[in-house]
Amino acid sequence: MYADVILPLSLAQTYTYSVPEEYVGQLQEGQRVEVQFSKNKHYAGIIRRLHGKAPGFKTKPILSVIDVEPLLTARQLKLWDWLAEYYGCTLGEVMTAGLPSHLKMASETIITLGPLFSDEVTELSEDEYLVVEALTLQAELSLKDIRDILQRKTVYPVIRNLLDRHVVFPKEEFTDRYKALSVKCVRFGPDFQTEAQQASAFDLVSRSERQTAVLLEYVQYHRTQPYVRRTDLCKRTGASTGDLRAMVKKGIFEFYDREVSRLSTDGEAAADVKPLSAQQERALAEIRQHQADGKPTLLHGVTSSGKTRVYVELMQEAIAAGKQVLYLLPEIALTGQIIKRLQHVLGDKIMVYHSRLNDMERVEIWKAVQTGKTSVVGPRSALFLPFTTLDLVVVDEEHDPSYKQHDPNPRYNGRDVAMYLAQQHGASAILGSATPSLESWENARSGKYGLVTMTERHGGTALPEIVIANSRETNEKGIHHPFFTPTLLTALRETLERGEQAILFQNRRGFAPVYFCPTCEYTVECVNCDVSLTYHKYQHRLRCHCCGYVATPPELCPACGEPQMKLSGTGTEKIEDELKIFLPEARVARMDLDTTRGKNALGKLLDQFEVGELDILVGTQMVTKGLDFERVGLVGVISADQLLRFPDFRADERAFQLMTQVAGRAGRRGRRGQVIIQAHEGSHPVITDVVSGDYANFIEREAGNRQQHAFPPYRRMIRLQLRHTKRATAEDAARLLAKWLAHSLGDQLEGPFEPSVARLRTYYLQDMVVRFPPAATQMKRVKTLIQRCIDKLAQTKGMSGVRVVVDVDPY
DNA sequence: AGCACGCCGACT
DNA sequence: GTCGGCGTGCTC
Repeated sequence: MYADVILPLSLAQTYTYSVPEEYVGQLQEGQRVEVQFSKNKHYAGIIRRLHGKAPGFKTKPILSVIDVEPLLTARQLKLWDWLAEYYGCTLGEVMTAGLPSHLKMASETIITLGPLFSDEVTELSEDEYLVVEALTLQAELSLKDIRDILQRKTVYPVIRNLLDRHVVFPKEEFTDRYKALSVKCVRFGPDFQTEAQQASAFDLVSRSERQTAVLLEYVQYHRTQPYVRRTDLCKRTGASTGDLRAMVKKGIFEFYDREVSRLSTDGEAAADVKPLSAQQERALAEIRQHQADGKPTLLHGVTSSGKTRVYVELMQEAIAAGKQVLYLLPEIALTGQIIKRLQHVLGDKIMVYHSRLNDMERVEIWKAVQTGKTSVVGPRSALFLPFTTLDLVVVDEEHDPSYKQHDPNPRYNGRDVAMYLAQQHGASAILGSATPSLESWENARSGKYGLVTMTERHGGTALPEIVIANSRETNEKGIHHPFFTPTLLTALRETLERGEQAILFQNRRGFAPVYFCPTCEYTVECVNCDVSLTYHKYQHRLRCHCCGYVATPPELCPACGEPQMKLSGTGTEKIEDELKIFLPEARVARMDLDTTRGKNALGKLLDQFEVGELDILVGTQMVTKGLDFERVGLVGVISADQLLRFPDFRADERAFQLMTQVAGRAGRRGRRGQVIIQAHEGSHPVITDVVSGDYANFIEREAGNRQQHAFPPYRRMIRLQLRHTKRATAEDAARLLAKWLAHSLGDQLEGPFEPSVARLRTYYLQDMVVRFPPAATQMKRVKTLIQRCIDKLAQTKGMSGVRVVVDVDPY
């Protein structure tokens, strides 16, 4: 017997291990096994396939079986296969993304001092002595520790020498780090199971007042609680653990450990929900029709139309039928508001899969999902959970670009994977948005998806009044402010006077994105990336928004020595700063990556805003997502031009979505809100559509543009990015790869070209893009070709160090 | 990915 | 001469 095993590494294939006698018959696909891979490494691998075909090389044996039952379902393995195939990555990379790290496990090579060592007899070199000395202090060292101690990269010769002479020994640490949280509970002992026996227990404790009280309390408490915790019992009676122990000695009680969840929902019960509006009833009926036809539904509902209420209805039904639901949200929209709402109506039937959960909590959700006990609300990573009875998948804010994973492989789009997952389970799918992506809209138009529209806002609230303010506008003294028009300032003042709140949207964090010398035009750039550093005033630091590099702003120009360094451009921090000058009495807060980094910083900020401790919230795109506040009377877009100037074929779509979404934050209940969009180019068609709230017009035009210029969804797109630390090598490799690809692809290949950020984290980049008609056969053909050419490049002399990143359906 | 081996230039 | 850099190949 042999097992093909997936390892949590970026390796193209599975690896074949032999199954030892004692495990034959108890192994299953999807189980985790401990295997050795290369010299000293042990990994928890996943059995992908069991077979009897002996490979043409010698195999290592499986060392141990980690799971009694498979960790992964057959469906999950199939999903993994599909992900690896579709997004052009390895199964190992899917595994790395798909398993909570506690279920992954890898050994670190650890060195310990041998028992027979004595430094009087053994002669040591200087390096060896350093290692041994460290071991007498610390008992265990990893290879990395030793590298630090010797301040050298290659320490292996030293270690091997020590190993050979039995001075040190390798210690392989390999334990399942997951420990269920358990609590000590109390129950009657085996001799006190019948009522008569329990009655006699009172005689046994009659001499102790306290023990009698404990027994009485236990009997009472046990009527309402299935389990009685030892600490609870002690607390309620004032008894100590010692008192209880005495009773255990008498055989009346026994202690036992019960596994409990770390994700306490306090057994919260579901609450009633508001009745459906006529519009919601109609939407629901239409969705059901599409479900019956076996189609996913695109639910296009304007902001505040009550889409969530519709989801809740469907979710409740599925859950009542004993099925599971997956509700996907963009990570950032996973705020307390939506979670509270879902947990309020669905009670403990739904769990939140957060990026901020710790590993133990993740494993608990994993287990609860696997047993079909719970539904899940979460970001794209929740797609990897082991659903068994999935009946409904909701993708809320389906247009959101953050559904696409950008950096490590697999570069998957959560929305699209959700559609695959739903199909796989025979579950129905709903994609919801106030501004559907062109992709989904096109699917609805072609009849692949059903379309359901909700045009009325909840409670009859009118859509906000949207006003364009020309950025060149001047105040009565003829003074022009670079980023506050008089219109916006006046509206802000009026809003505050009415006791309402305002949200300002500026899609750039920090204070100013450029720090330069006006004399010689030198700009301070990142040492790792090809971008200017952004000045952050609060910390008085320059930061790179690509790699996180931090520098102190030079007083004098590093190039010409002039002491007149200047700032240019506008970020959220600068908006916040300037507001304090114009509206000194306003309470202003900033919401961006910098202010929401802490564990609960975002929640605190939103709470403050909600209770009215803040007047104005300045933020990046964060403020456009899922904020529902009663008192927001005004929303301001600082610069629409900046959104529209973005060099990407989706720039218009993105700008329309952001502006429409942020506008939807204004005027929630009763009162009509106001939105001010500042722009140089106020007559831009996208802005016109935002003002009139005309999604249909916008999307028709966008569809025309994309079709005309052969962009997705009318063409498929695969982006290839080459990375190397030497510019020339990156360029050579790109030229070579492009030559091979163009041979078959002709003008379907564009590039190579330098991306706008030509160097990132010390790597020089070269991009190329393949665009081709959206037929499945084409996709297959192109991917095979790309893979062949990448393999060929890897085998070319001097090119093996070039990394090629494949991004299917870039977003 | 992570590691060892081998080839090459820069120092004791 | 050796140390340590980097490029290359391999891991069942």
